[in-house]
Amino acid sequence: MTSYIFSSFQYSMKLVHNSPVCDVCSTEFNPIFKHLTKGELERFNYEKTCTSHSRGDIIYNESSRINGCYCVHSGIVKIYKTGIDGKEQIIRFAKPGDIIGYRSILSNELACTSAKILEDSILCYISSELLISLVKNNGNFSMEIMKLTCKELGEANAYITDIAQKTVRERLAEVLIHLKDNFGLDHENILRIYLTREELANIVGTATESVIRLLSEFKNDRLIELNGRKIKILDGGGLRKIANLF
Amino acid sequence: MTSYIFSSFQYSMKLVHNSPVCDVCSTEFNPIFKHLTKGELERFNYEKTCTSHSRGDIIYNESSRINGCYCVHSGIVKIYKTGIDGKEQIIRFAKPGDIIGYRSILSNELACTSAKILEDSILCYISSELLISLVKNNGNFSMEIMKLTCKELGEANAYITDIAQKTVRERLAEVLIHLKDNFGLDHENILRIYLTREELANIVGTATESVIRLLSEFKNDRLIELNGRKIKILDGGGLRKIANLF
DNA sequence: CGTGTGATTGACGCCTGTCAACGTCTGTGG
DNA sequence: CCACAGACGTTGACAGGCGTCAATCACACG
Repeated sequence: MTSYIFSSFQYSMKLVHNSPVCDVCSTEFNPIFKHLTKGELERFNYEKTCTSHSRGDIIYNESSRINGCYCVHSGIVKIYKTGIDGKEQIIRFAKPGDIIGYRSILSNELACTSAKILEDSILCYISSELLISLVKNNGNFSMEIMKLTCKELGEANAYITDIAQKTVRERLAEVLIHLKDNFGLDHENILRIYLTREELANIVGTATESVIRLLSEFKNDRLIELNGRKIKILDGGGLRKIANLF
Repeated sequence: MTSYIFSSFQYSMKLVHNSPVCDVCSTEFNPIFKHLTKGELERFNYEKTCTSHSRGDIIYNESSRINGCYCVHSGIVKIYKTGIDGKEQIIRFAKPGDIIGYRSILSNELACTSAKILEDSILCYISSELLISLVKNNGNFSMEIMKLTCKELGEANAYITDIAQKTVRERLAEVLIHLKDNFGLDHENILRIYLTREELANIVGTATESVIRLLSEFKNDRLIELNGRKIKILDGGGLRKIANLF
C-alpha cells in the first residue's frame, strides 16, 4: 500500500525521440485512429508528445485535473482507485493500443482514477484540446471513442455484478482467466503479466492473505503452477468452471 | 426473484397521444437534447414514439439485441443484470430525463442489462438510426452523450471500489444516501423511491435478510424510521458517517 | 550484513449467507 | 364474509468464508 504523499518522488519520465513510434499506434495498433483524415493525422502526429516511463511512475492521480490523455504504445499501466484507508482497487490495466485518462477529459471532470506504470512504458500524450476537437469534428472518430467508453461501461457493469455476487474464490479464478485473455500466455503457458499478491488482491477485492491461500489451493488442485509472480495456467477450463464462466 | 421465462407475460405498453409530452424532454428536462438544431429537433419529434408502461413491464432483456433507446419522461426504470442463479444485481435507476439502452446502441453490442418498470412510466423510443445519425453529425450532441457515458463510467468505477472494499453495513448506508440524493425526500423526509427489501439487497449486493437486519439496526440507532417500503431519513449525517462518505 | 518489501502460514473470530419457520398483508374466488 | 394462496417481511439458529493480526521466511539491494 503506497501512500499518496510520496507519489511525486516516483516521477521520472523521459522524452522519446518523437517520430516513428506513434505512427504505428495511429494506424495498425489502434482502430480508434483509423478514421482520422490525413490532415487530422498530421496535426495529431505533430502535436503528440511521446515519453518513456518506468515501473512505479505515476502518470496521473485521482482527483487531479488532467489536461490530456495518453495512448499506451508499449508497456502496461495500472488504473486504480484509492478506497478506504488508502487501499487500492484496481479497475483495469491498459496495454499497447489502449487509451487512458480520456474519461475525465471528455466528461470534464477530475480524474476518477490514478494511473501507475506497471511495466516500463512508452506513452503518447494527447492534449484535451486536440482530443475534443477531433471528437467534435469527426463523427466516425467520435463513434469509435464512444464505442470504447461503452465497452468499458459494459465491462464495469459486469464486474459490479461479479463482485457483488461471487465468492472470493470464484472471482480470483475469473481474474486469472481475464488476465489470460487480455495478456496471453508465453510458450510455457505462463501469464504475460506479473502481479504481486497484493495487486491480485486489489483486483479481486480481498485481502492479500486470502489470495495467497487460494492460489495455493489452485496449485494443489493442479489448476495452476506458481513460481514467484509467474503464474502458469495448467487448466483454464477448470478455472472457468470455478469462476462460473461459460 | 422473477424468472425470465415469464417476462413476456408482463408486456403491456400503450401508445401515448404523441405530441406534447416529449417536447418537454427535448428542451427543459434534459441537457442532452438542447444542442439539436431546429431541423434535428423536428425530425426527432417526428420519429420518436411515446409509450406508457406499468410496474413490472420489461422494456428490454439482457443479451437481446435492441434497436433503439428510450428516454424516460416519467416514472422510474430499474436497470439490472442477472447473475448467478438468476439473482438480479441492480446497476442503476433511470428517472425522468435519463436515457436507457443507449450503451448497447452506441457500442453495437447486445444489451448488457435488463430494464424493468419500477414506477409507472412514459418512455420515448428513439431508433438507433436516429441516435447514431445525431451522434455522427452533431458534434455538440455527441459530446453530451459522451459526457453522460463517461459520467456513468465514473460512477460504475466508484461502485466497484465500494462493493469491493466496504462492508454490507457501510454499503447499505451509502445506498440510502444515494437514493436520497437522486430521488429526494418528501415533506416528511421520506425517500421518494419505494423498494422491496429484496431490491435493496440487490443494489447492495447482499441477502434480503441482511438488509432487514441492518435496516432495523439503523432504526434502533435513530438514523431512519420504517413504515413498510417507506423509509424516513432521520439522520443523513449519521448515515454518511457509517458509509464513509465525505 | 542490515534493511525493507513481499510471500507465507497459523490462529482467531466476526460478518454475513443460508435455511427454516412464521407473521403480515393483499387480492381472489367460493 | 371467510378461506386460501402468494408475495413480502421478519426473526432465529447456525456454519463457514474471509478479514485481521502476528510471526516467520525469502529475497533483493545498498
